[in-house]
Amino acid sequence: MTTGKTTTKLDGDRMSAICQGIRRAILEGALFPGDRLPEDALGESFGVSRTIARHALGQLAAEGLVDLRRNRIAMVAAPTPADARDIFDIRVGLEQQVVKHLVGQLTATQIRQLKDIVQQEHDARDGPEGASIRLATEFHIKLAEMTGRPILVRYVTEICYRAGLSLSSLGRPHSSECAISEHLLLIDTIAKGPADKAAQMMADHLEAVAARALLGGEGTRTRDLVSILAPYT
Amino acid sequence: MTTGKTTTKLDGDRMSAICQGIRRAILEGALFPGDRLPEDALGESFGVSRTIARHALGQLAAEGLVDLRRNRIAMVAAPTPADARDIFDIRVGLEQQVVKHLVGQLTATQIRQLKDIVQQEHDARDGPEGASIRLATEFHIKLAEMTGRPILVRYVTEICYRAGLSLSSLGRPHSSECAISEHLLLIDTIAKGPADKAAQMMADHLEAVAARALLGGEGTRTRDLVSILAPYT
DNA sequence: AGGACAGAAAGTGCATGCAATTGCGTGATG
DNA sequence: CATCACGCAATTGCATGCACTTTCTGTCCT
Repeated sequence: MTTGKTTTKLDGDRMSAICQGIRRAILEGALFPGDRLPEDALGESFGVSRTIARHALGQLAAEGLVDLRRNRIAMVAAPTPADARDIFDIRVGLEQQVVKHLVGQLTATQIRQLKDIVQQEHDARDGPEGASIRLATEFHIKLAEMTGRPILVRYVTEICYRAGLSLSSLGRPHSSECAISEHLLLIDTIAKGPADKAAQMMADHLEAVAARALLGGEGTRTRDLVSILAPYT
Repeated sequence: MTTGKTTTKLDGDRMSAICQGIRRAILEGALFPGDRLPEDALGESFGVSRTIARHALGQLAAEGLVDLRRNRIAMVAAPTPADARDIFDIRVGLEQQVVKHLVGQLTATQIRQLKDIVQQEHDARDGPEGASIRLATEFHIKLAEMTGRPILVRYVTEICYRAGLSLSSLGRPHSSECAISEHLLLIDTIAKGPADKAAQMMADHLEAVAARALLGGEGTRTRDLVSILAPYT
């Protein structure tokens, strides 16, 4: 190993670790569309060789989070407004399926888990913006996981990350307040409410999230890859 | 290059070539769930090194077509009935979105293109089974492409391949007759019909495809990887 | 000052080599 | 005859090296 650090953290899987790190960095807005992701810098950050970093970039490209062009440095993808529209439409469709599976099926324990996440969202209200976004996303993914359908979970997860990237690319920072009350209402309606109403509510919620965010507004951020990624390694 | 053969076909991209080859082989039923895909055999088949084959396997695993476990030989994925159910539900949702975008928007040229594919399906009726499946899939993908929404296209394409794998894994060979007339009807309804009817028709069509196929029935096939893959290199 | 260009630096594309792991055949054993 | 242990062949995991491409930079010419 070239890095001096003993990175032998008994790696369950080094590659998915680096993928997950970059995914989170993107979701939380630490990595910004257009940011460069050179293979060896990545490898160094995560204590692996370029081979692994390269492989990870391939996966992320397949998920649409990274732009990969031959002989060029990988970059964080920059979704166009059309892409964002597309992504949110698909997301609505997928998450409505989640709702459909879940209506009237939530156990007390599950409701508690969901409300826990919303509580965390509430607590993180004034913290760093990234945490809010991550928790909001976590809520939706948790919901998907409760269907017990692994393939649906995979697609919802992926589209959530893409949606997050679209927002950080095209949108304003984040408005978490509304999302929180909407999430609570959503839990209730999925638990009791009629299926139609729950599905519609999910659609409205997602549309609202998309709409709330589409008003430009740039933020300056650290632009140094290694310090950006440090918290995610 | 280690292989004697001059595989220098001015590779646009060697990796996506090998992915596409395996995808098609799986879709057409040449590769069967559980079939082994050793990296060097693959590399040899496509005239590339193990590195590329490995990378390709990673992509296919992300798409759910290949099962990849640490230190184990890659295998064609073997979806469970639950997976299949999941996949078809998701597929219905996605393709209904396709229909929604397309209703009343098809140009004469597009209708012609679609009918051409159906014609080919008709012609391939008595040919090899794989061709029928491939054409039926091509119909659905073409439909998705006509929305001009690349992300939707990507998801539809992926889910179509997964659906194909599920069928070849769990289903009977294929019953193309019905699909052909249903495809024609679908074109008409998308072109003129009310949106609701078209969406419902798409749902029914996909349900029918799924239902028709769920009756077991094993076929014996060639089990030699290199000869299986030869047509796809 | 501004732009074109050459060479250096940085980065990717890919094959290969070696260590580690798996699994399979073989033979010993109850 | 079935079962288990063990060792070798097959295969993966991963880093490294080299060729080629892009990008940066400093220089020279206008």
